[in-house]
Amino acid sequence: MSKENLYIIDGSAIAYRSYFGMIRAGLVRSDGFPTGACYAFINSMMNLLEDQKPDHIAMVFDASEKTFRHEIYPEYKATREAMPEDLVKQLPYIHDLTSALNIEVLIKPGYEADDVLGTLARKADQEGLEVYMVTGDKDLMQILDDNVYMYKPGRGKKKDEIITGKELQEKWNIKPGQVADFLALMGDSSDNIPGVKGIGEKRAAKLLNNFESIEDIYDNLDKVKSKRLRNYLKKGEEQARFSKKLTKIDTDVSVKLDLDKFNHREVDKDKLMELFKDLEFHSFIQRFQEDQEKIRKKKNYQAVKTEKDLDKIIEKYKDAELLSVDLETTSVDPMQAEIVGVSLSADKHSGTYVPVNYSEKQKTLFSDKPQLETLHKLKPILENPNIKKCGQNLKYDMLILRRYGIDVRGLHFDTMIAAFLLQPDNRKFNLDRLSQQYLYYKMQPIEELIGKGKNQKSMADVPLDEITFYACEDADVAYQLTPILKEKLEKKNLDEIYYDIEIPLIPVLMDMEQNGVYVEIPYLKEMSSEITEKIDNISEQVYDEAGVEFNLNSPKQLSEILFDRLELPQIRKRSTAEKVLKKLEDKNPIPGLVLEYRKLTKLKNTYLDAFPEMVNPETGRIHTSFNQTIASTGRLTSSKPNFQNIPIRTDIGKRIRKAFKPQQENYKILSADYSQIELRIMAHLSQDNNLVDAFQSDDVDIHTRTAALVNKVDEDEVTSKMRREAKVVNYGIMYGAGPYRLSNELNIPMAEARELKDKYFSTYPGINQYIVNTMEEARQKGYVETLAGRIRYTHGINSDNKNKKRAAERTAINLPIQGTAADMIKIAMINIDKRLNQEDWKTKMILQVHDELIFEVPEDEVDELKKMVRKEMESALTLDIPVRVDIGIGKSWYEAH
DNA sequence: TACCAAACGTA
DNA sequence: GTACGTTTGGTAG
Repeated sequence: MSKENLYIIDGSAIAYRSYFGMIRAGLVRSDGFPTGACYAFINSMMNLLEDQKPDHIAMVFDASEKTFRHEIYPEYKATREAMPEDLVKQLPYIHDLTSALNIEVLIKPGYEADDVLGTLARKADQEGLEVYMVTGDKDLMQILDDNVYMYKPGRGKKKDEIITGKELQEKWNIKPGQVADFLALMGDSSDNIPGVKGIGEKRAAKLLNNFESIEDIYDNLDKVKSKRLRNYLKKGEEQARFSKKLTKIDTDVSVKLDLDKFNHREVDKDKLMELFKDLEFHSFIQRFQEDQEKIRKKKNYQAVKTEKDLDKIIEKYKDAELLSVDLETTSVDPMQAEIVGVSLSADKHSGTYVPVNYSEKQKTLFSDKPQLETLHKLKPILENPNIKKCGQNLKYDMLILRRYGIDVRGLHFDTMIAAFLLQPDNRKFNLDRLSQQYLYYKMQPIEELIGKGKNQKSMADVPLDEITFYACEDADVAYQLTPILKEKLEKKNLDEIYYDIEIPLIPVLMDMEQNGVYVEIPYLKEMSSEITEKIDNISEQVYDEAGVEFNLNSPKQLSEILFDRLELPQIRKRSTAEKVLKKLEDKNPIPGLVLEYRKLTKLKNTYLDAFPEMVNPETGRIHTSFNQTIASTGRLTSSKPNFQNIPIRTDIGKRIRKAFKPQQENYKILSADYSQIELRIMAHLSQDNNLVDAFQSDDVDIHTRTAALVNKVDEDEVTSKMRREAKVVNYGIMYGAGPYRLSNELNIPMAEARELKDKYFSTYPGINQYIVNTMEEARQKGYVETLAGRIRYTHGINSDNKNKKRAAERTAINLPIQGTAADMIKIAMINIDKRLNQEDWKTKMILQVHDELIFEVPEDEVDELKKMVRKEMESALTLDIPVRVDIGIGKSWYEAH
């Protein structure tokens, strides 16, 4: 029978290792609490338990008090930096995790973990056990023996490593018994052990090849051949002998080798799960979660196969309180997608799939029945407002259903939006991710159904039994997520903004997406050929100048031409950014031409040539998507295409905006935009007297007023330069800009920029106070919030990394401003859309661009619309200062803006 | 095929 | 300085 083993872990060393190994990953819990050390710690411990299957195991931690080494040498470890704050915080968890693993913990006051570990190792060795010292600390190599090994857990991709006396022999040709002497001779800066001056690693090793120990060396000093070395040793004799007292591990600590206690038992799963949930270690939770297969078998997902089935499920769901709805379709574009089937769930682990549309080979059941009729049997349920609806990204499903003539009522809970409000900085809120995060369940990947890449098949081609499980799972998971997310929203006081703003906004965005935007395509095509000519012209000129043809779109090839061939000065590495090229403009014609080329190709590719492809053949209009869960500040974003970055500054940009017009005769475009909304919100939030005062009177130009106050002149004495500076500072401050940025932007020296900022703050002292207060709030609470209660976590505001810290500060300052503006326009949109629908307007709201709303309005509604929109926008949120809206009307977006 | 960085468009 | 999306080239897999 092979020997029983004992693993003794230096818990302190592993904790340190874990912390520093994960520091770059910056792992934090959703409330910002650092969890990296815990993560790496539990990971290596679970790996150790699983891979090594120890018979006995124990963990030793350093005692917090001073040790005997400090008694004899107060400077011991004095140079060592204090344990990082973020690690200290995690230690209680590390202890809890260890105890949940059922690993016995030992702490011996007055001793270091090394001493306890060494003592135990010796004792266990004598008992005939195979001993593994789990640590990375080289001091412990002095304990190595025939049956005593060192076990170094790997970090990252590095494998675990087992070190024996042989490795020591190979590396330094010294024996384990000489390690203390070795370390004492060479000294150790991290422990502040002096060592002998003049002797480092190499000489120490060499000496110990010839002598047994430090004592032996000094007994036979004359046998040291080198005179210099002898001198060093003579001078350092006291330090050497003293150092050894520090490096020598005390193996006589009074600690009992209690193998019964060290006997490794099963881990405490319940306790571990609790900790994992607390720490948000979702992947670990899954390791311990019930077998996924078992969960799958528990599920009751049924497909409706006959008309009788269909009637039965309608009966079943008609009294449901909460119904989860999900569509399977043929496209991700809600304005094009065809419905393949509908899945419903009103019960955990159960679901029903109603097939609506089969491809030819799938035709089995309702083949004799018109598809629409099948679908419309569900209409009374879906349109019943008393059956609350939940689901994932319902805007998509509801839009498609509406195209099929079904107007879903009772919209109650969207899991994607809930998850976004809880963690607005997360990038993705896929259902499978939410399932992993909140249910600890891994869903069936869609690739298993339709494959991926270019061989991906359509949903309509998936056999019924396969699609049933997948489809029902979507509905089921959303159903299960609903109460969990709901409770979290309430806990964080996010339920108000959720139910009063985000959920009511869904039908508004549906309306806008369905409305779409009319864009005059022939006009754009004409422009495109005109621009193409210009682009070709420019390319020719560049090739002539360069003497060679190359890909103008490639910054890499361009930099070769500019910096290698033409040897132009490299202002910033080999960058070809706009700023760099501007500076090179007077040295060579190419930079200027390239800038022109880039502008034109960008406009051509992004707008002129892209839009014609995006016109919906049925409506003749372009239907963008408004995304509710992307921007952490709560702004909407627009994509496919992005209608929020249509050019306006350049001439060509302006011409592009002229293509945005009403589709019908006798209609106009109306644009309503908030006037300086973010500055007004900053004035409200900061309550700065001067800024509030400036906004109280209607006829004040805020930048002129600022310039006058900052420069202490009358408003009519403000020069255009002064106003321009004031505008840049007004906006810059809201984004947390420093003097560096201001000096860059305004092309003034740093000193001047600094002075300008100081003067600004003395003009508006309340703003400085707002910034200080907001940063303090962020530090204290770990998050900042908008007027409507939207929150954003401010991880990193306590970071040791200065850049990270500053960045977190800037986002903290900006969120209440940008986010409140976003809240405000969302509220306005909800109220406007409601009135447009309830009061039977012909007007359509078609776009939102952060502080601007665009409408397509019949001429006879223009005057009324102006009043209505102004009123709803100005009164959406009440500030202590007036909110102003500018309205323009025209035959295109360009004229209206 | 998937993803990143650079560049450039907006509020 | 904040917040985004799209296009392109280039690279890693």
